[in-house]
Amino acid sequence: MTLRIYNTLAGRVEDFQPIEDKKVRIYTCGLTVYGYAHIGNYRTFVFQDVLRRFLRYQGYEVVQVMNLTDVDDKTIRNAKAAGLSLRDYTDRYIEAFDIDRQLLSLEKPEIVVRATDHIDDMVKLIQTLEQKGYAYKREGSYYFRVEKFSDYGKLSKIDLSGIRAGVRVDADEYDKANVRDFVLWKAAKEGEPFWDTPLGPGRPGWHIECSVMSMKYLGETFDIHSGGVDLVFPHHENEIAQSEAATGKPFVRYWLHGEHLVVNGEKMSKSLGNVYTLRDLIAKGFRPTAIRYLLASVPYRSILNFTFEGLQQARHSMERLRNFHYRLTKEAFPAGKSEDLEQVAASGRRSFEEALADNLNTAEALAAIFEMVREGNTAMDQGKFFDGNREAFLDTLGRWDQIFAVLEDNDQAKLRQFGLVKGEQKVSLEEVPVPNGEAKKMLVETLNDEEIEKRIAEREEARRGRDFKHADQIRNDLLKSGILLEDTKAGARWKRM
RNA sequence: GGCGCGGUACCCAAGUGGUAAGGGAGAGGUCUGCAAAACCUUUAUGCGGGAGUUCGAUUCUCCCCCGCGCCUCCA
Repeated sequence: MTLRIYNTLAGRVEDFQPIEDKKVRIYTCGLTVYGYAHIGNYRTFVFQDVLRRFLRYQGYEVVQVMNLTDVDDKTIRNAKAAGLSLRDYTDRYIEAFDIDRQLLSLEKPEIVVRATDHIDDMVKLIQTLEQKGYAYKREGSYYFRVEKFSDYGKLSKIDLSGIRAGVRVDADEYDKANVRDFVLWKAAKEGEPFWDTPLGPGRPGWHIECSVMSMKYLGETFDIHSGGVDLVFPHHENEIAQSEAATGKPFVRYWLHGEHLVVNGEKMSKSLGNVYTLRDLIAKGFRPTAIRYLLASVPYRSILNFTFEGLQQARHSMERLRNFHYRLTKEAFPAGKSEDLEQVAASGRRSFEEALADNLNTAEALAAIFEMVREGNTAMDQGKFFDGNREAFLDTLGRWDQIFAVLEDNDQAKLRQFGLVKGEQKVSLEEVPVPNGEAKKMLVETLNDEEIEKRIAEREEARRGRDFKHADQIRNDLLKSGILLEDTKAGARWKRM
C-alpha cells in the first residue's frame, strides 16, 4: 500500500516514493534545548514517531536524523542565568528530553546530533557558499544573499516583496546588504560563547546547522524533512536556499509539517500560563500513554485543541482498547473458529492500514480499530467468539499498536524507572532541572504489583467466606491507593487509576 | 496589508456530490453479594449563515459572519 502524504513543497498529497527502494532517509528538526520541551513540541514528535513507525511497519528501513539545537540566544541567556557553561546547561535538558521521549514511547531516531558538534562542517558549508557567491561577510558576520537564489520562496510560497525594510526585521542586523538576507555566521559578541574558526570568531546562525547535519548523514538529496508548521518560513525555506545553493542539487523530496497544538483554543504562551511540559501533566496525575494517545489521535495536519477534559477522554478511550485486549488474552472461549469474525479482524487490519496510508489519518485508523473491538465484544458477550479467533484479533490489535504504542500499561513502571514517583504534586516551571533530582517528587506512590496481588487474594478469600465487609474494606483501601478492582467472569482484575 | 487554515451532536473528531465514521460524556439494559468496572443499545433530517450550480450539496462556486496561524524567535 503506497503511503500518500501531504508535501508542503508540492502543496498537495503525493504518493511517497523513496530514493532508495526500501530505505527512507528522514531529517527531523528536534528541539532547542533551552528548557523542558512542552506538549506542543511533543505533538510534533508524536507525529514524526507515527510516521517513522508506519514506514517501518510497511517494511522500510528508516534512517532518521534528529537535531538538537544547543546554541542560540535563549540557551546562551538561560545558561548564563543558571551559572553554567552552555554545554553543561544543555546536557541537562537533553537528558530530560531523552527521558520524556521514553515516557512517550517515541522511538529513538537512529542518529541524534547536536549543533555544536558540527561547527567545522558548518564553516565548510559557509566557505563553499562564499566561493559560489551566495555568502558575504559584514562586520565579522556572514550572510546569505537571498536574491541570488532564484528559487527562494518555493516552499513557503512567500512573496519577497512582502518583506519590507525596517518592518518586522531584526533591528540589530542592520548591516545586511538586503533585509531579506539571513545570517549564516554571527560575529562573536562580548560575553557570549564563540568558536574560533577560519571564518573568524563567532557562532552559527540558526539555519545552517540543519543543512549541514542533514546532508552529512543523509546525503545531499534525501527523502523526508519534517517539523512543525512554524518552521516552514523562514527556517526550512532558508535551509533549502543554503543547501541547494551549495550543492546545485535538490535538497529534500518531501517536506512534511505538523500543525500546532493550542490549549483551550488559545495559543500556548507564557503570559497565558498555559504552556505545559510533560512533567507538569504527570504531576497533575495524567499518564504518558494517555498523552501520547491524545496527541496521536488527531491527524497531524489539524490543529489539536488540548484540554484536560480531552486528556481524560483519551484515557477512557485507551482503556476501552486495553479492556478488549485483556479479554482476548484472558477470557475463556469455546473451541472452534468463526469465519465471519476472522473477516472482522482482517477488515479491521485493512481499514487501519488504509487510513494510515492516507496521509496518516490516525482518527480513521482509530475508528477502524474501535469498530473491530465492538464486533469482537458483542460476539464474546453472545458466546459466539471462539478460541480460534483469538489470534487474528490479537494480530490486528498488535499491528495497530505497533503504530500507536499505547496498549501496554507501562506508565507506572517507567515513572519508577526514571525516578518520577511519589511526593509533591507540582514542580515549578522555573526550577533548574536535575532530571534525577527534584523531579523525583512527582507522582503519588502506589502499591507495587505483589502487594496488590496479595490484597486481592485476601479479598477473594473473604468473599468465599461471604465476609463481604472485609472484602469491601480491602476494595476501598485499594481504591484509595489508586487501584481499581474489577470483578469479571474470569476473576478479579485490577488496574491503576 | 500579503499568504494560509478551520467552523460537523454536550465535548473531542473523521468523512463524502447521493443522503452523517469513531471515541468520551449522558440515558437505558446485561452482569454482580452489593457496588464499581466491563460489555451492549441509544443520542446530528443535521454538517457557521445566505445565494448559486446540480436530479440531488454537509461535500463544488460566490458572498458574508466567527475563530485561528504564518509573514519576526517558535514544534
